[in-house]
Amino acid sequence: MLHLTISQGDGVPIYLQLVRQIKTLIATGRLKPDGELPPVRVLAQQLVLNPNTVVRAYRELEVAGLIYKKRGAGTYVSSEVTPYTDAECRRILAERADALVVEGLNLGYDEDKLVALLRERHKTLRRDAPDEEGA
Amino acid sequence: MLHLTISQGDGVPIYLQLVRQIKTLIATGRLKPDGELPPVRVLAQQLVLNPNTVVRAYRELEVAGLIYKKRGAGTYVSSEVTPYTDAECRRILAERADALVVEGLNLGYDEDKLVALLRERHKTLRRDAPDEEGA
Amino acid sequence: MLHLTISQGDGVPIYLQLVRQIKTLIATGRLKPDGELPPVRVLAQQLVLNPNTVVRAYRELEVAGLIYKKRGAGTYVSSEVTPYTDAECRRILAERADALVVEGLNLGYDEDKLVALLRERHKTLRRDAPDEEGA
Amino acid sequence: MLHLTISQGDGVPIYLQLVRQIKTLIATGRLKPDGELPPVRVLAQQLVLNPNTVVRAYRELEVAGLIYKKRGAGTYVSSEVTPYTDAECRRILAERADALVVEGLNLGYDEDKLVALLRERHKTLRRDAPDEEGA
DNA sequence: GTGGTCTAGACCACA
DNA sequence: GTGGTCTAGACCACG
Repeated sequence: MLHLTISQGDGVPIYLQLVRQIKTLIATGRLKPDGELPPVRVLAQQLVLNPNTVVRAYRELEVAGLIYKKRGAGTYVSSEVTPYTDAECRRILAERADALVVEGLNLGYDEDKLVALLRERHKTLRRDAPDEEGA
Repeated sequence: MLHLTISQGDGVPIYLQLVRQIKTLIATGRLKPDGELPPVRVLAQQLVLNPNTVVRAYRELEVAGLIYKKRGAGTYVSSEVTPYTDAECRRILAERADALVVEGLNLGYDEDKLVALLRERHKTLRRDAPDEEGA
Repeated sequence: MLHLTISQGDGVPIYLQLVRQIKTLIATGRLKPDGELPPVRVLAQQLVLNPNTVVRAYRELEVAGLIYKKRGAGTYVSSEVTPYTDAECRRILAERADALVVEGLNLGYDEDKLVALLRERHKTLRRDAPDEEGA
Repeated sequence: MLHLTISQGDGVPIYLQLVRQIKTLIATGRLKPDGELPPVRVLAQQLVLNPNTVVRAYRELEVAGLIYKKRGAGTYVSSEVTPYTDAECRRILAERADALVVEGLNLGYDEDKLVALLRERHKTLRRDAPDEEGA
């Protein structure tokens, strides 16, 4: 039973809310490699969503290499890290890093303060994870 | 002359990019209370946008109480705007940092690799940043 | 089928006429909580307006908390709208009455002439009013 | 010294605010026939307005026949009631009456309640006037 | 199907 | 000069 919360009226597309939350669950190890995700219909019913919305979220996650489908069986968390090349990974992360840096500059955070913040958030997110056995 | 950057194809509506950037400029004091904003047409031309897009951004900011308009005169920064507190700055940046960490974990970047990337992007962005000579 | 009337050339922006009339319909209960409003395109066609004009009216009503939108589904009346109190109704109408009295005094109409005019207009408007058979 | 209040940011054009308030002052007798109005520049300075705005308000009032100018002397309240024909007066007032009736219908006021309200507002506005000598 | 965004460009109201 | 409104019509995102 996944703990997912969606908010209908906040502008962020529902499928994106799903994608982000599942990404976080995977990143922090709360969803284990080869663990099973709920069937589309079950999740849709549980969250009172249009099944197509869940389908779309799962598809995005599959494209990103984070989950995979076994025909007739179900949907599972990938055990491989990522299907992206090193360069692609770098580009994706550089974009997010840039967002952080720009906002930081505007709010008066210099490089060292940003790094400190990043390290702290990293530890916090990892600490929330249940175990480290998969690493 | 405002330093605003808009990216055309990234999903975030242009008017929202404007709203957020101007919000930040006001919150950080780079736009002073009762300071004048560029006329709609000027900003539109400068950013190669349709004036209506700027109009919409300005209207949202006005509704939010951040700016006000004097009929026939121009657009100005409200004087009673509460700038961000330290805690608010932190919360905003922590959100962005989390996005970076989660994505990094899923793509196989550990803490040190993320920090290295962040430092590098910081330096790159600083170098590209426009000088403040115009002020 | 909503009964909305817009007048093209009277100085009041069309989107504002829409906002006011829909506000009134909601405040008086003619539009029920969680009731569905006509789709933008439908209302635009019905009133011979540009869809964007309707979009703007709906957006203002949404900002005001009177209606909400479900993505991809439609537009609905908020359920927590506080209808007008008797005092509010009275205040609104007193304002309009004052406008009539002031103009009347300046144009040489005494109280009885104004009342006669009001009664006559009332009868005329009631006769022109559409029946409520569609409900 | 006229008691006029203008609000810069409420959407109603400043010149219109002036027109309405002066109309009311005349209708209720607080400005007497042949009484003098402040010179444009004085009123503009007093209210911190662009003189052109005051000029426009005075022009509208002059067109409506409520004030007249003596060249080189000043601006005065008309002693004649109105330059409009009976039909014109009727049309103007019918419009205002319609606004009242329509709003009233929407708010649940029937004909008699509207008439009662109108009579009451009439008395209230006249009572606020200083004297009845001009009648 | 729904609403959301954007552009292009006209015309108006205000100070 | 300023901002405000409206139209026409394209294209996108969402469910």
